[in-house]
Amino acid sequence: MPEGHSVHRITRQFERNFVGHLVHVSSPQGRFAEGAALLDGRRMTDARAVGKQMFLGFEGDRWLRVHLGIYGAWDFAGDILLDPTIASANGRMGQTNMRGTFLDGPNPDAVVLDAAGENSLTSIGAPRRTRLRMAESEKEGDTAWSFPPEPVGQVRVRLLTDTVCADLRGPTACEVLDPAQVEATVARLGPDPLLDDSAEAEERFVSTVRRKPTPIALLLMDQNVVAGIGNVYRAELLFRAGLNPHTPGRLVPEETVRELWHDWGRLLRVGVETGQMMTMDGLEGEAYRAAMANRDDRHWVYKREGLPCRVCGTNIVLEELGARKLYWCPSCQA
DNA sequence: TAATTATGACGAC
DNA sequence: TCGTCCTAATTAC
Repeated sequence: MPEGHSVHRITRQFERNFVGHLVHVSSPQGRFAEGAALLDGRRMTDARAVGKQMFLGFEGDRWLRVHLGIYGAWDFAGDILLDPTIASANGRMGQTNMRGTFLDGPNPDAVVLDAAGENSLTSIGAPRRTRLRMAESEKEGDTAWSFPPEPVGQVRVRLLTDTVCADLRGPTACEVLDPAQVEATVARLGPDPLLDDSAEAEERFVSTVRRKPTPIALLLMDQNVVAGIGNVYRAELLFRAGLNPHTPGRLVPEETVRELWHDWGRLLRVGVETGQMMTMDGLEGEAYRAAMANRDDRHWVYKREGLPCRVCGTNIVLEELGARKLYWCPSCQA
């Protein structure tokens, strides 16, 4: 998924476009019909992200909890106001093909504009192409997209205001909760450095890790230990720390654990601001351009099995750990 | 057209 | 450690 940075970006989109508005809630697919009925017609009052979970608050103390799982995504359509705190796809809008060719590459939040540059459709979540909307104009002489757009595919939930439409598909969790249930869910999660970068949060992470015999690679993926890290950030954080993924948590030097915490906060902030999982900082010139332009040039080890380590030249190793793929450099992370 | 894959997580053994 | 759930794009045949 959609690791922590995506969920924070999505939440900001909801804050900017939905909070304060009356929302028509429906389930085009039908599988969330009951939940939709509980929320339909209410005003959205809040939008929160904790790790990979998002909570949308509605008047009457009802909350929608969404977890995108491994391939869920939100598609936004309509007159979307881009949150000023996140780098939008603005830079690429001018290059939008009038036919609605999908845009990918530098920014995983795909954006498509119509010919007039007004209606837009953005997708945040699982990496995939935004649905292709061929302009009818080529043949029909009519470019305008109707609003709201016809649901395409398996839309579990549609949230609709006067001007903006958000479609959710493929979530692993989507349910209506009361405030106590929200608090209980959040309480079970480890600290999220974007929500709390206090010394207490750091201590909580450090003490948990240093108590466990579990391999550090598994602890970083454990949402109860630290929230928001997924398979990509896990591999990259371990490489950046020069840490062997199999090291038991309690044997990782305390300084290294602290370093992991701060590095996660750093990567998360960059991810939220840019929409990219850029894990190689300090790049300059051609290397930077390559990293921006090509997903394959953006990471130290993730999905680079069999390729030479960018630092030492040793072949990157791929192994299965806890049913997930773990990428690492056996030399740099000895 | 089918198989494969994906940035998750849960519950049953 | 497995099987299971959720969806769509890509790759293989």
